[in-house]
Amino acid sequence: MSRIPKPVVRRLAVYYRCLERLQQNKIEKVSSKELSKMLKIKDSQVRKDLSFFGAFGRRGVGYSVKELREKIREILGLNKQWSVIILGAGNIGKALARYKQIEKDNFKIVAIFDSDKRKIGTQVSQELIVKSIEELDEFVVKNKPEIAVLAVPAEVANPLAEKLEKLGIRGIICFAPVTLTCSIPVEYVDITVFFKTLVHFISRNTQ
Amino acid sequence: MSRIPKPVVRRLAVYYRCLERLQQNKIEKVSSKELSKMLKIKDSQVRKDLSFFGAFGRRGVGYSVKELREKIREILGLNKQWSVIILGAGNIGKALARYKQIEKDNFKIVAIFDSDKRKIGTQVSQELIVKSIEELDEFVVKNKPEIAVLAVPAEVANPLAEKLEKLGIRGIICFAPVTLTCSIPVEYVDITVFFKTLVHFISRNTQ
DNA sequence: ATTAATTTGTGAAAAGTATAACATGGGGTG
DNA sequence: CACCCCATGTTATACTTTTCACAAATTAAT
Repeated sequence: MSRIPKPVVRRLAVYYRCLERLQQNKIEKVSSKELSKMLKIKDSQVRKDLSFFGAFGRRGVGYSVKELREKIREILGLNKQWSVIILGAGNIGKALARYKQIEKDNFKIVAIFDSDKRKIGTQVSQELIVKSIEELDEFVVKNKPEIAVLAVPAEVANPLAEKLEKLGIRGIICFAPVTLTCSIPVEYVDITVFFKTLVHFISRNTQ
Repeated sequence: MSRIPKPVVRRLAVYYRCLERLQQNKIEKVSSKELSKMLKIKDSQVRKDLSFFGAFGRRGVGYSVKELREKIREILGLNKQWSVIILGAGNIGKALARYKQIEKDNFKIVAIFDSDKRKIGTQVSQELIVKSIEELDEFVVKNKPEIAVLAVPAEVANPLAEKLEKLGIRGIICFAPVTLTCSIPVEYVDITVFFKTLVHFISRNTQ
């Protein structure tokens, strides 16, 4: 299938979370108009986005919540379980290790690493104890996790990313404030950027 | 001045962090080409972005790191101190409260609130003790914080946002997996969306 | 002083996204 | 069944954003 624009994929993940909620509330049908209202976008956008992948609705009726959710689940690649390691047991690393929501979506956090001797061996959650970064190579080779979360200082992030790519990691979520040079997919989540962006728009009060 | 596209503002924040690092390394001059290489974008993009706000470089030479940094600082609105409250003392709320990087950029976290009685009164960082959500109204009216971070469950996020807007909060960073209906600027940081987006691109290995 | 090598700033072109518009299919009602 | 209403899927249009291309400015060298 052809390449899908990134904005579309992002919205797909948002549709998914919306459908999850509808399903919890036992709502069985939803129209593009209803979805668009919940998400403050245009209904034509919803339909266009979905049309990249096929025709999941019924004219005059709308979409089956259950069915659409399953379709998006499949499109996003959430049907298989994804194994995740976290690099860095600082504030963010630990928060993610404890964040229940991630595990609900079929992501399994299998290990957390740090280089700080005071942190190594400490318990982060019921299942996770901080491992030494020296164990990283062996762990990755043996357990083959697919995703790495970089929650380390900026200076060490890129060398680590390069190493992880070589070890076979397939994608990275990068919380460090740097641009990585590796060639696997990366999602950047620099929290300070969100603050700075917000402040700009507050200052001019437009969006 | 005219409206600035959001992608431009986001990149501005990224240039800023890059310039910070250059300045730390005592580098005084930088060209759009050098910046673009560090950030894996086009040099013309860098120049175009900056040209929204004026002409800060010298032809044949490049940009003064110090001067450009100061300009962007001003454009983003980082010259004044911004006062921030955090709603929700769960994993993410606490991690943010402890996250040093935010304070470095002139953001001051002044309070953290939760509704859970077991959390109220607990110490989150050296300066922050979890306050009861019941104190929120009075606190906001009295201290006039500008920014609120929503790190609360999805169900309560929107009512809270509406209330915060009424109380005079000017911008929101929303970690909750919902779209808010308030009309002040909001930056959404749904971490699960980043995971899902990443997985899509891993699955097709394109970006 | 002229030439060559840089690098900016910007208007024009290209690429990428979002919105609108509408034909088509489906369901309900009398 | 004939009619009307509804909501999708899709083509066409409008808009946004990125990239290109080049004139103008600066420096260094001959």
